[in-house]
Amino acid sequence: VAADKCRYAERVLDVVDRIPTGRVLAYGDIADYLGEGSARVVGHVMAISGHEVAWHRVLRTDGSCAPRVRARQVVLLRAEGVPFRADRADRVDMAAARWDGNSVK
DNA sequence: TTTCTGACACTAG
DNA sequence: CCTAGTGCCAGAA
Repeated sequence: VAADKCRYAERVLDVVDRIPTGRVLAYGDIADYLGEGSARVVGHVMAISGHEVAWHRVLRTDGSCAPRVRARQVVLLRAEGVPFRADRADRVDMAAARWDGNSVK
């Protein structure tokens, strides 16, 4: 059972690691992509083991970042070349930045 | 075991 | 655009 959790976390990290530069994914997207767990679990995985992956490429479905790390998130994303919305500089243009890994597979 | 809290999401006002 | 309430899974007190 513990192995399952470990595997799940590893899978999440793997997906995040596969996100190409300049591209992003949502917590819910990852959960849906894996077909297991929920957005909250994904967020927890990032919190505990996301320090080794491009956690800054993961954000909320609406393109906003978590208040806890918003500052770093914005900076890193801009550094990666992620398209931000003209309206709100604190949000990412999900329509263009969302990784197609879900569709391409 | 119960209760709270959290890098979330969705619906309603 | 914003806040409030509810559901979700998991970990800590």
